[in-house]
Amino acid sequence: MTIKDIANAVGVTPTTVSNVINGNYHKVSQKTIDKVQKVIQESGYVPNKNARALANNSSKIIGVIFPKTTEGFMQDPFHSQILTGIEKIVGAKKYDLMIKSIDNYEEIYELMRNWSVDGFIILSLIGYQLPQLEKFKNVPAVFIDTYYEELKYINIGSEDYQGEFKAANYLLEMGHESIGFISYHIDYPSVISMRLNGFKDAVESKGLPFDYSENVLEIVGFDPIGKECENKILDFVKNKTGICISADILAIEIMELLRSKGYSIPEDISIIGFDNVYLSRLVNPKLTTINQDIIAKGKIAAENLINMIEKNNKEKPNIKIPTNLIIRDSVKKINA
Amino acid sequence: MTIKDIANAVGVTPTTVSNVINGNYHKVSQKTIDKVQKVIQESGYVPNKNARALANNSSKIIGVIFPKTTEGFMQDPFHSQILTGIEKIVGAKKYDLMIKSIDNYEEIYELMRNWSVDGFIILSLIGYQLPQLEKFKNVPAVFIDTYYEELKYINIGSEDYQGEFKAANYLLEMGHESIGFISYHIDYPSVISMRLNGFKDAVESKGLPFDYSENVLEIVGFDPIGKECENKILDFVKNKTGICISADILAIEIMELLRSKGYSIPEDISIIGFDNVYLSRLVNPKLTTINQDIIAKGKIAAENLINMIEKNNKEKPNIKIPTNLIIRDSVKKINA
DNA sequence: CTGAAAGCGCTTACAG
DNA sequence: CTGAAAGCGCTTACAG
Repeated sequence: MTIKDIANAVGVTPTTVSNVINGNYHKVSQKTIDKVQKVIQESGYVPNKNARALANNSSKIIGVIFPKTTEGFMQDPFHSQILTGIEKIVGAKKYDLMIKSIDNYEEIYELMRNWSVDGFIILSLIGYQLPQLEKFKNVPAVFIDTYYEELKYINIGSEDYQGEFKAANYLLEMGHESIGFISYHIDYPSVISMRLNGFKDAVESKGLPFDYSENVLEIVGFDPIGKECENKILDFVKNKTGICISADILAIEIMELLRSKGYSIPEDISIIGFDNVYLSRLVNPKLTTINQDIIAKGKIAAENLINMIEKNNKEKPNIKIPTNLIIRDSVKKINA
Repeated sequence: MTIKDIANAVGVTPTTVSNVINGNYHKVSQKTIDKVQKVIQESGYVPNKNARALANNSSKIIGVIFPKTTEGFMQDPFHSQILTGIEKIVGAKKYDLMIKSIDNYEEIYELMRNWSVDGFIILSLIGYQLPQLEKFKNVPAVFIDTYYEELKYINIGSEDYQGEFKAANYLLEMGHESIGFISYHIDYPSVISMRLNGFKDAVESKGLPFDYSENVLEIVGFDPIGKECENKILDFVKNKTGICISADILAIEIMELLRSKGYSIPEDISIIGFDNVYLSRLVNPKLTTINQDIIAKGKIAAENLINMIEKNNKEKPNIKIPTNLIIRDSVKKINA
C-alpha cells in the first residue's frame, strides 16, 4: 500500500493524495479529501517514513545520546526516568525515538546524517567538548545537566544549588553546627559543584566557617566500598554531627557503611541525600533528601527540543526544575 | 556528500561506489576499491540510511516495544537493565535502536512499516494477544518473559521455576517448616506463576503440605501499602517463619512494613526475595535473594533477534537464563 | 570490471 | 483544484 495505490483507487494523482495526507487542504476540494481519507482508512495505509525523510531531509526522529560506559548506563535509575519522560512527550508529539550510546561526538553527527534526525537530547556528556563539533552546529539539541558557560544549546538542569542549600540549611536549623559534604569526584562546573556551592553558602549564611579540606570529602571509585575509602569516610565523619551527601545512592551506601561500624542513624550522625530515588524511602531509617521530578525533567527536555524544531526557536534558555526538601527519618534535632 | 559526489571525485559511477561501500569487492578492481575508500575517508561521507532503507526495504533498525503504562515503564530497574543489554548488542552489530511505548498491537505493525524495521523485541506484553496480528506474522520478533504455549516467537525468560525452587528449598534447608509465598497479582501463565510452581514443588518435595489459601498471599495495588493490604500481610505472616517474595522490590517494601510493626528480620521472620536488584544489598538486613543477570537477558534477546534477521533463522527456541541463590542476611537458621 | 537506467515511496515547485 | 515531472540518495538487475 503506497500513495500511488491510493491515488489509483480514488482516481487522482499521488500529488493529491500527498496533499491530503499532509493536511494541505486548501489545495484539494472537500470532495476529494473525503474520498482519499476514506480509502486511506479502509486500506490501512501506513506511510513509508524513510521515503518521507528522504524527500524532506527531515525524519521526525529524536535521538537520545548517552555515553558508552563500561557497566551500562540506563541502569542508573536517574537516566531511565529521564528516558521515561522523554519517550512520553516524543510519542505524544508523533515523533519517533532513537537511542544510542556513543564513544565520541562524531557519532552524533553520523546518526544525524544517517537518518536526518531532527534533534538530539544529550545526557551526561561533557559540554565543553561539543562546540568543537562544527558539523553539528545547526542541529537542534538539548542538554541535560550540562553546565558550560559557553553552552550554545539549551540546558535542562535542576535547582542544584538551591536544593543543596535547603539540605544544608535544614541540618543547620536542626541544630547541627559541624556538618560536611560528601560526593563522588567533582567536576567544575557540574551538577555536583553547584550542589557544593549551595552547601557552602548555607554554611556561611549562618556565620559558620567553611573550609574545603575540613568540610568536603571527595571520594573516588566507591562502588563497592574500598578499604582506604572506608577509612576516609569514617575519619571525615568523626567530628561531625550531620552530613550532606550529593546523591541518594551514595548516601545509602554510606549509611550501610556507618551502620556496619556501629553507628546508629540518626542518633549518632544525621544524613541527608539528594535525588529522592525510589529506594530512599525504603531504607532504614528512611532517608531525608532533596526531591527533583526527574520524569518532568525528561518531559521538559523533549518539549523544548520539539519547540526548537517546529518553531525554529533560536532561544537557548537555561531551564532549572525545582528541588524541594523531603523530611524523613535520617536527621535528628540537636538541642542547643 | 552523497555517493554521487564520491563517484564524481573518483571518476566512476555511483554503482561502483555503492559496490565498494557494500563490500561487493568481487565486482570491483582493487585499484578502484582503494581510490573510492580513500575519498570516502577523506570526505567524511556518511550514508543516508533512509535512502538505503527505501531501496532495500530493510533498515537495520531494531524496535523495542513496551506497554504505555500510566506511571512510566522504564522506571522499573528491570526494564532499564534489559534495555542496557539490548543497546549494547544492537550497537555492536551496527544496528540502530528505536524504542516505543504502545497502547495496542497495531502500533507495532505501523512502526514496522514506517521505517522498514527489521525486527522487534517486545517487553512485558501479553503474549496471547499478539498472534491475532496477522500482518505482523513475518517479522522477526523476540519476546521477553512472555509465557504463552502457542507462542510463535522466541521467548527469552529466566529459570523462574528453578530459581524459586532454590529459594524455597533454602528456607526449608535452614530449618523452616512453615513458609509462605507473597506476590503481586498472579497471571497464568507468567513469570510469577512459574515462580509459584517452583515454590510449591520445593515444599512438596520435602513431604510438607501445600495449600494455596494457606501458603500463598496474592496482593493487589500495593504501592504504597494500603491499610487492608497491611493487615493481610501481617495476618499471613503470623504463623510462618519464612517467606518467599516474588520480587525484591516487594520484599523490601514488606520488610519495611514488618519492621515498622516491631518485627525484627531475620530473628522473627526470614525473608527471601527474587531478582537481586541493586538495592537488595543496601537494605538492612541485606536481602537474601535469587539472582538473574538481566543485562545478559537483554543481550541474549538482541543476539537472538539479530540472528533471526541475518541468518533467516526460523527456529523459535525458548531460552531461559540461569538463576542462582545469593545468600545474605535476611534468612536465619532454625535449630531443629 | 564498469556503467546506464530503473526503482524504492514520498514531496514539491510548476503549469494548467 | 489537479496533475506531470523531477528529485531525495540509495541499490540492483542487466548489458557490455
